[in-house]
Amino acid sequence: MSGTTRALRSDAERTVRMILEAAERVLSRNPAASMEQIAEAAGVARTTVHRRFASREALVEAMARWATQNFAEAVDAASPESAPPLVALYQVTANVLRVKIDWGFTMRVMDADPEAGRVHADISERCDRLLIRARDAGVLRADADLDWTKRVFYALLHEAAAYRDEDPDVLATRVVDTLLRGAGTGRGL
Amino acid sequence: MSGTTRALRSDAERTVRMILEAAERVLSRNPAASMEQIAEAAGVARTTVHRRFASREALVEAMARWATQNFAEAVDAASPESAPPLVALYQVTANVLRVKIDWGFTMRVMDADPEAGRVHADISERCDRLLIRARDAGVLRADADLDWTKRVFYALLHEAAAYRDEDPDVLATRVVDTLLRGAGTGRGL
DNA sequence: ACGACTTGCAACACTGGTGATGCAAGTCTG
DNA sequence: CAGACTTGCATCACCAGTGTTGCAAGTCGT
Repeated sequence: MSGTTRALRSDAERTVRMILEAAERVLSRNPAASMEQIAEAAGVARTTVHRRFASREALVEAMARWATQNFAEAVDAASPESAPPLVALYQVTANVLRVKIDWGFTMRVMDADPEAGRVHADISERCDRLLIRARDAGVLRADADLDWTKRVFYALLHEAAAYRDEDPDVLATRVVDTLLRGAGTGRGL
Repeated sequence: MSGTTRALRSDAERTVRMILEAAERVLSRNPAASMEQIAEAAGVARTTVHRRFASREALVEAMARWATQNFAEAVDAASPESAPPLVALYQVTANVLRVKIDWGFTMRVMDADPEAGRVHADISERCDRLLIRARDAGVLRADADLDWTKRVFYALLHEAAAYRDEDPDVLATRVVDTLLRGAGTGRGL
């Protein structure tokens, strides 16, 4: 592989990343946006997008794989199977938020891609195990419905991601706090 | 208004309702579904749909208004400004869930219609006031971020609506319980 | 049976988005 | 500078979905 090739390839890869990021930006506002709009947002011609991605489907697939990788790395980095449940919960939340803030649209439609869907399902199972550990450690109530709890956890992550400009660590604190303590005082229930 | 006219009009209105319900069913699974698919699900020809609704936009608008009315009635019936906060919270939850389970798609895209958007904004404000009353009554913590709390409340409603087959009252209990107490034990936080 | 009305069907024109291609101009490396 | 490569632009064929219309067949009340 010659130096020339490497340089050009790096240019091409930069363009690809620009397109992927533009697609995320545009599609998160309007999931039905045209390739034209995506190309415009990326600062390239529509033909260029088609040269990089054979079809709209291929583009979304590429987005899914890219986001999936970041997602998986975010989870891995939190050591969810070995760290103390509460710590892991917090770390997973903060790390995933960092990804989700930038890849919200993609992460919503990821499951369509079989490869990404598989990883997603895998992560879902790791989340299950983390919640079980949390329950066994007395962090979650013994009678907590873990399916529901997971749903709530996902939903809170989703809502927190709307606060794009806040510090992910602050958001993570709020998410975990809400998940575990709710917003009530405990009186009168 | 003759008897004939009334009978025919009632037939027509039944068809309209069939179409609206079919549209909700189809679009909730696939927001990009074609008029053809909607017509098929309603058991009518595509032309019939177009005779009732001049355009796709008009159809969605009609859905929005219909769902909005149900939504507003669901909130009203809970007396959110007069009932004790905790009771109102529970009633609002149960009533809204009943509507949201059947009109999930429509309620997600309602804001597009100006009329429906206005009602939606209005209900949002009533929710704000209810949360303030709840906080003043000691149901919510004094330091609760009400904007965040409202978001969480909405998100929990959304998640609960996924359990289409459960009893709305049971779901409401779960939602309010999660909103106020969370899923944790309170230990170690 | 008549009249008012609705429906399904077939056909049509139109639009917007998709994907492909050839070509001239540009950039970067060696 | 020469060569490899990429980009923008103009253009094309194509397709799916939309919205319209005319007509024959059907229903329902009187």
